[in-house]
Amino acid sequence: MPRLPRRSFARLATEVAPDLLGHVLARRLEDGGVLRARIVETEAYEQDDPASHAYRGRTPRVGVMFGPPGHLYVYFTYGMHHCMNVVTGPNGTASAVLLRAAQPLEGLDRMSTRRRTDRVLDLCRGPARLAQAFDVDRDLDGADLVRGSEIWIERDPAAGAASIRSGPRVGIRAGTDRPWRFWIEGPWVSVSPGSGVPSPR
DNA sequence: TCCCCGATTAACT
DNA sequence: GTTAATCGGGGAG
Repeated sequence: MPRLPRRSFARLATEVAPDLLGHVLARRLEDGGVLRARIVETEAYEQDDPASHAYRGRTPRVGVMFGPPGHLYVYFTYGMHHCMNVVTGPNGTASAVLLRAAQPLEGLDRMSTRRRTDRVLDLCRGPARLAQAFDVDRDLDGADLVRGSEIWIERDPAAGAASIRSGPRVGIRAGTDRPWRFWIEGPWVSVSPGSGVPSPR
């Protein structure tokens, strides 16, 4: 399966986020093993977005967000979790798409080991769970999804067939008025899978 | 330097 | 429904 090209990411995060749904996140482990999972939930974080890590300008942590599109932005939070984003928009702007959930397709045994659970539903349901299942930490901050060999996104011709829902983003304080969470309804998405309405904090 | 808190999760009651 | 875990980022002083 061919990868998504650079131009797929060189657009507004609000456009890239829904378009990533249905495509396949792939990971090559150091020992040669491969992981694959279908992206089913994303969130867009734009340049002038009070919910974005880059809202207050360029800092060492968010440097990758200001770089060229198609790279991975990984952040560490709550003292224990990593989450991964796809950098979007032209070089010099800071926008990205948070990968929040995916349907495991290949390498489930490896994911289970990292996640310390055999429950397939819990392998990639949530941004930190997805990152842990895919062995993604800050070592992969800045990884090139288009030309790199560690992690990439494969195009699935069937993507786009499913109906896409949208609603408020999860776990943010500011910018809650922007319906920039996108998902494909099903058991693989985080937060209230049935209603699609994130519970308030 | 100090201090608060987070794009979360798991394990409680 | 509630809360502990756990620590780096970054604004305030």
